[in-house]
Amino acid sequence: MNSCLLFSPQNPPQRLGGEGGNSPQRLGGEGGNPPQRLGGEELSLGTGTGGTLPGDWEGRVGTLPGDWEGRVGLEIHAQCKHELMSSVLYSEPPRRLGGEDPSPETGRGGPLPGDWEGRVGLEIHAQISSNSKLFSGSQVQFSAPPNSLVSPLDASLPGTLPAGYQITQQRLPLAVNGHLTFDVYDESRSQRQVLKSCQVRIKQLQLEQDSGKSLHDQENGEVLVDLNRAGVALMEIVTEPDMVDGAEAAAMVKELQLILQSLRTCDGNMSEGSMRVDANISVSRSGEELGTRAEVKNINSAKFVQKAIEYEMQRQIQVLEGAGEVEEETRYFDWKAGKTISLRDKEQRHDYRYMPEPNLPPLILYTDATSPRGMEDAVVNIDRIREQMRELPDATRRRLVEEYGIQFQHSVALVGEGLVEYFESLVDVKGKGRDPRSATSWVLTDLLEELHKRSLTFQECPVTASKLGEIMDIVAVGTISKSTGKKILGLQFDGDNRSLSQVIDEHQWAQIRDEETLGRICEDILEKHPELVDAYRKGNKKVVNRLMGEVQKATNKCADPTVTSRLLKKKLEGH
RNA sequence: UGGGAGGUCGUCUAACGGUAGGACGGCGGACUCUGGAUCCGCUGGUGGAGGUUCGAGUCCUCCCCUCCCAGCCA
Repeated sequence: MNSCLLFSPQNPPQRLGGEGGNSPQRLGGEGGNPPQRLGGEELSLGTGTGGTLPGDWEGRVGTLPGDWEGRVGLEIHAQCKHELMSSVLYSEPPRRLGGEDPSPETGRGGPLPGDWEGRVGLEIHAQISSNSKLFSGSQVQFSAPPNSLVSPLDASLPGTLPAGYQITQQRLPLAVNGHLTFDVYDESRSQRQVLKSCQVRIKQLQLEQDSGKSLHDQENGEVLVDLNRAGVALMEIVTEPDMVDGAEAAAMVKELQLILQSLRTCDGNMSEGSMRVDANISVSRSGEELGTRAEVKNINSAKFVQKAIEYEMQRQIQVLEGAGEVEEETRYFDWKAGKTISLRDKEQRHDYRYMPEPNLPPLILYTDATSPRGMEDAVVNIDRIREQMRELPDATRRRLVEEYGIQFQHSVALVGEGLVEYFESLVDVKGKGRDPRSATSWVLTDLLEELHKRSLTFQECPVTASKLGEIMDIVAVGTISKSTGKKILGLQFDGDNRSLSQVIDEHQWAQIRDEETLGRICEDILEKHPELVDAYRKGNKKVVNRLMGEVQKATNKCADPTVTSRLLKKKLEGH
């Protein structure tokens, strides 16, 4: 059974550390006068989310502790790079303390040397978006309805759990025993081909309150904690150590990222800290029991997930090959160096996880059966949530292929770039229904081109799907050619809001499709370029393009290229 | 490792999205011929894989490589 979870706040969030949440607070200092380094602005990444409490978490993960069983039907499409060079790498002796550069041939991480096997489990923290369903993003207080309605309910259920499940955050995970299936892509070939399908078990999911972002000051070994975010709700997902290398872990993280984004649960921005990954890494000889694990923190991009894991595995192998022992310790990933560094080595023993008591209110979940009457709109009903839950990325990818017949790699790109909505509003038009393949071309190639030219993100795209749709329509019926359509798209990007017919009139861009007219123009061009005709008949078929260019030049680029091409070839071969 | 900029014959340099040209080098030949001169011919290239397009060096995606800045390492 799938379970979809929501949770409700009961109490307002509280600041951590008692002081204003804006300045980083130093931990573990000597108590003297802490040098205030790292200005607050640098730490204010999560501003605006200060007082938020958990909204909804809609992933299908698992279960309530007890009698719920979780089931996740997710597949992950992400990229990674598994080379077919295992033989090369295997033959390489393990060496080098900084094993971050395993092979000159590949220059990239790859299979572990010898008979070593790796194990990776992840702990992923994701900030729950402040604009989640039940709560406003206001700093300190909630929007009235959920708060005022949910609280009394909570109050009426002291320990008895008559109607729902009450979860006290600290002890019981919100959900357990889930799993996530994802595909790992062959990135080395840069084709979106599935290299392998993996499944990782999700041990548990629970809510925490964000303790604030801890920052490791790499210059003088201090740990600073940004309390700006204190009070932000955080979802923690802990996986079993089911992944074997960095590529798998990175693929898992990327898919989870997409899932959270698709569900509008978390923006998934790792560099800004709204999603953070810690990795538990160990290596062992094949067949032997799992080795001692080290926990690597401070990984702030999906790419670094892979790098950090690959480095750390190499490092542990070094240690073990040298008859040493891997210590169970916490390390952190130094992205500047591409290495993991022991906190001990940097004298950063203070536990920077400085995690005050979680302060989350109880969460009560209901099903249709248990939902209290009259309060349906005020409580969290997982059956309802399930109905409303957005489509997960993998389902979207497959649906796009099946529903529209587009290429798989294109559906992967649409999902990955967040262009699905745009694409579908382009295609699903009442009455017309535009060609999906053509739409992928427009969106994935032409739209992106115009955005790039202007250094715009998709969010800043000035041309709506309906505007682009209009262009597609007149191209489809042949009023203008596709290349003219692209020019008009460019004009619209630059702010030309005139009607299409107006633009076409002004530039004389109506496509010429009449065969007789085009035929005459072609004849004319052929006569003017006997050398090209000659070259063609001698076998240089590419001169058709040159002739086409001449025809286009003579027609204000309005000659229908398909017809023209056919006519040219016919005349060239006909003589 | 991050940020920025780049990647077309061996080298330099062109190509509105329309036959990848030119120059230098190299090779061959010619100039009644030993010349470090001149002329002619030949050679040879879009970093890789996919995609879009009637057509891609050019547009899209990913990968690779180089340079600069910072960093890391010493």
